[in-house]
Amino acid sequence: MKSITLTPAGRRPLPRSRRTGAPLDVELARLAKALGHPARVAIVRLLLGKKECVCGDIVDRLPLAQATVSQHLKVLKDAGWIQGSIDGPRVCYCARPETGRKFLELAQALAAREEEGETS
Amino acid sequence: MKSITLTPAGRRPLPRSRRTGAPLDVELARLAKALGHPARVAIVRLLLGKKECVCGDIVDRLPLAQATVSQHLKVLKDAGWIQGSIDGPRVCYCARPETGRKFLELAQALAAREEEGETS
DNA sequence: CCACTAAATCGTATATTTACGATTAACGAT
DNA sequence: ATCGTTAATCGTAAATATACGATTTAGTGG
Repeated sequence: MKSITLTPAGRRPLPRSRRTGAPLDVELARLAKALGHPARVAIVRLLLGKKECVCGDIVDRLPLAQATVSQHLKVLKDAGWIQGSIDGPRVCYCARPETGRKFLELAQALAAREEEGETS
Repeated sequence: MKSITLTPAGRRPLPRSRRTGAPLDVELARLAKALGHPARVAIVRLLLGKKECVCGDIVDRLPLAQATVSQHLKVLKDAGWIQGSIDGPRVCYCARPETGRKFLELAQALAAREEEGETS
């Protein structure tokens, strides 16, 4: 049997549909990436614990400049971790529980592979 | 212009130890960041489902060059998600279940923090 | 109107990530 | 020792991420 031996750039068939990346992998990666910074974890935790929080209070609790915190808030908002609503001159942020739930779901589904064929 | 060096409204004491970042936040962020790429999620899932896997098989299943996959494997290894052992001319990778467990723990602790400020 | 505050955005500098081809190192077999 | 295979590493280019000061936008109150 000849070794087609993958030419430098030539790949093999590529089994199933890992070609585009499984949607669930992409989704979990997206949420994980957004959470992948200590400041953002702190923000999410803060919001989950308080139900709501004015932006300024978040800034006060982080050792970061206002612009930087705002940037982190944007990342979390874009990923669906939090949402903000205008409240007079301020912005009131709160966590989106369904995102936390989905994140946990996906993470558990990932870890559940570990049990495959071992315990029922 | 303002001459006082205090930040706009004058920072408050900075609550507990958000100064350096709570250790658990840093840990969760570290694990999440390492998982924050679809290819790496795919790798972890693959390994959790197979118990072990030769590096080449992983490369074959991803639409990425060998060097790139190797880089992703390094990220996961450095973060403790996986480990590799030399097996002749190949390297056999497997997932570290305790890391998956810790990740879930931290994520659940985050989501469950409906009350209270902090533990540690 | 003007001043003040709150938060987003701009501009920018630096650092990290991601991807790849090329090379190297390590191993088994010839 | 040489060959072929496997996987890490090197070197590099492009894209993102991180952080900050400065500015802009928006709302409140005088």
